[in-house]
Amino acid sequence: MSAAKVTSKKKQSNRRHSSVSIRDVAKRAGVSIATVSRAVNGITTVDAELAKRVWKAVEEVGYVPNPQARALVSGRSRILGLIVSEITNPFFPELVQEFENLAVAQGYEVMIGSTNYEPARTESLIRRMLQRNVDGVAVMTFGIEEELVKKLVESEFPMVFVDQGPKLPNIRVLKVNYGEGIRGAVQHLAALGHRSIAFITGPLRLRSALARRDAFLESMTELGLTAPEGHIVEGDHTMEGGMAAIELIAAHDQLPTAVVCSNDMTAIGVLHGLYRTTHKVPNDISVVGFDDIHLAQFMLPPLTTVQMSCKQLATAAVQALRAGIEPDHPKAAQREWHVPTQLVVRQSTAFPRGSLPALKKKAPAHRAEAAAK
Amino acid sequence: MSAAKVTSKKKQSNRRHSSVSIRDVAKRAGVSIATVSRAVNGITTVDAELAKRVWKAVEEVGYVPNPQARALVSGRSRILGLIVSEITNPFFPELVQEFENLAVAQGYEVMIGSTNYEPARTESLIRRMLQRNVDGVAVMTFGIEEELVKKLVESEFPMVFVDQGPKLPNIRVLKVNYGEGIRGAVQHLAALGHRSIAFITGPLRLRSALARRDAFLESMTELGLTAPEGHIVEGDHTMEGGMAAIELIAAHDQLPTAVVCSNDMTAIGVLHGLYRTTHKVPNDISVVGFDDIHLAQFMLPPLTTVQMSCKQLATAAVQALRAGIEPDHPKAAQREWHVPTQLVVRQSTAFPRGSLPALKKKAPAHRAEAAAK
DNA sequence: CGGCGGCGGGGAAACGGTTTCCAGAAAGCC
DNA sequence: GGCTTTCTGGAAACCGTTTCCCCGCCGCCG
Repeated sequence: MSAAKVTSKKKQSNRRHSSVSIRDVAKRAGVSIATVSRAVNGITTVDAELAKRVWKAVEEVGYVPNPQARALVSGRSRILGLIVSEITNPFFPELVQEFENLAVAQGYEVMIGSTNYEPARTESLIRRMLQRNVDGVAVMTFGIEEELVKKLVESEFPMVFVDQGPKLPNIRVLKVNYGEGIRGAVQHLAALGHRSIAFITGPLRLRSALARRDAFLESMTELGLTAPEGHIVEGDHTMEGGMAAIELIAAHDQLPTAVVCSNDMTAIGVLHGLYRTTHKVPNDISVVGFDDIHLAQFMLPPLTTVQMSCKQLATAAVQALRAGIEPDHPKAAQREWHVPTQLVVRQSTAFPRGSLPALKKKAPAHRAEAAAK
Repeated sequence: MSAAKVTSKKKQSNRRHSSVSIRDVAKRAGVSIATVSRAVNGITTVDAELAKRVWKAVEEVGYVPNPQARALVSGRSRILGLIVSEITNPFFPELVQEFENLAVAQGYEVMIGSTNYEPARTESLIRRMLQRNVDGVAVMTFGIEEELVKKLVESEFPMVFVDQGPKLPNIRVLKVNYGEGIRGAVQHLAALGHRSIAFITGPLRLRSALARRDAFLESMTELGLTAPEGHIVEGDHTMEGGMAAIELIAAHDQLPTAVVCSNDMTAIGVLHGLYRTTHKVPNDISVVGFDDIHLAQFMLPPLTTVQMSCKQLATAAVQALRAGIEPDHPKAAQREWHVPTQLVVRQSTAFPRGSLPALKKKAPAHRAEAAAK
């Protein structure tokens, strides 16, 4: 205990924190480092007795393999890149969280970056990720930057895109089934009696925004409904955009009885815009969002929205990435990964104003039912 | 062009993407790799002429130093750990963004983790960060986990905490001046004529929540005001908590004319709670938040709040971390780093209901007795 | 009984791009 | 001319792991 400082001849290490290495385990277990490595990696040729001794020693000295050293020889860093478009949009932290949980559970680390829609940022992000030697990158920006990214990356590099991506051998695409959920939303509104339904898009340079709009239009057509010119308005997936868009729609000669939004932030903006102009939701006008962020259920009223499950999205992303990274992954050849969407009915949708007078007393029956639950 | 596949004797590299190395630069510039290294690192002993040639070659071949190789010899990874308590709380993505921008600008990478208030998660997070050899960690959870973290980390390891941290040589603490901003809020309300001001705290196991509450009580005392028992209610820094808390306060026999909240999410919950019970903000009751998250200015009405600047917080954190990491940092000895707070007045605060009848045109002075002291 | 094959374990190289030590050359100064 | 100073280049060191290759042992077969 009282051992004085030993003036060791060994060169002073510049490592910050002492880590126990495979050598310590080997010494403890009385075997070679090669055997420890084999035992730890589950190579079956190692004698069961020895393996047990190794594992015991691992426990005792608290050994954890050093990822960088492993990366050095394997050429794989076990780091996944995750690029989102805007970390301050509440949808993305939820996605990041799920992605990270899954990645960590599967032995990967995550390097996160937010493009903020700036090409320069995107570029530096990709560069940093390649420099840090990530094994693959998931580009969850929902629809832009493909070409930019393609230029920066060697063609064999494993990547995952959403909706659409460059046709390259090691690129996988998460196909989100927007139609499913959006059709559900439109049919839900139609079933309530709505005929005049508006749609607020996302920024139209985003592929996913186009896809959502098209899914809406298609669903309307299926039901024999049409949306007049002024009822399809471009937003930008922010609250401000939603507020501005609903003002634009309200300026149109005929106020729709329902509005479907390209994401929840837009819908929140719409809610606030309507509150401002003293329109009541859902009595005067119904509102539907998209994404189902956590915030949605705490809006007033709780937001009916199309759920695009972060968990499923993240699961697909991580799986697809691993399929591209690990040489003998069972789904290595699968290019497209499908992600469903699904309507979640809450209280921002109801019968259109002035309809079904027989059922109306003060509150629509629909609402009473929901409240009773 | 038509060169057939050459069966090279060179061993197949298992690296994923080819990177240009210092050797390529050396070849191009016609110098040794040692000279390139010196030139790139700005060692002044290298001849100006040679240095110019090296930089030219660097440009031409697109050389970027490999961080892992640098880490190998320097023992520093140039990765900073950032631990937050809840990435899905909008305050934290903003902080993360600022932190990351600063870190990247200063040549560091960031490894992010969210504890979700779970000790097990925190533990695994710290472990992963140490395993990946981060140079330092900023623990921005605002007040818990110090002891847990202390156990996991060697005592010389550079860390930054908020408000309070273990008294260890290489630990720095960001002292947030809650008093400043909260006093501003209370004085602002008092100046408007408020005498009955409630406070909704954060979870009281958080040090920062206690500090904010105490700052409130102190500011009240300074002005000769007191808050009755039922006007100090514990929240949990979520919207749900805020909603519940305002209901509790409303159940008290005397509704305050103003509420100050421990963070903005709580205030948003309060806003919605009051909306639900048809109280108007700010006419019936004033609301003040804390943090000044981006969302705050888009609330209805825009939220008066105490700004704790993410930028300043992040700047201090990165600086303090670097002070602990870099051997000859000018502020290496500074243990405490101060972060100011400041009131931002928007539209969720106004004169108390029923006051100043001379200035009001049509308002009938209902419940005017509340302000009488 | 001896040789050979198979199997398991240990020594040591390889992994990889950088920094840095050290030696040597050139040049300048006394 | 010799000594010192200055700058460059070759090569080692950095790190902990994986893996190659060889050796020894055991068992089986001839």
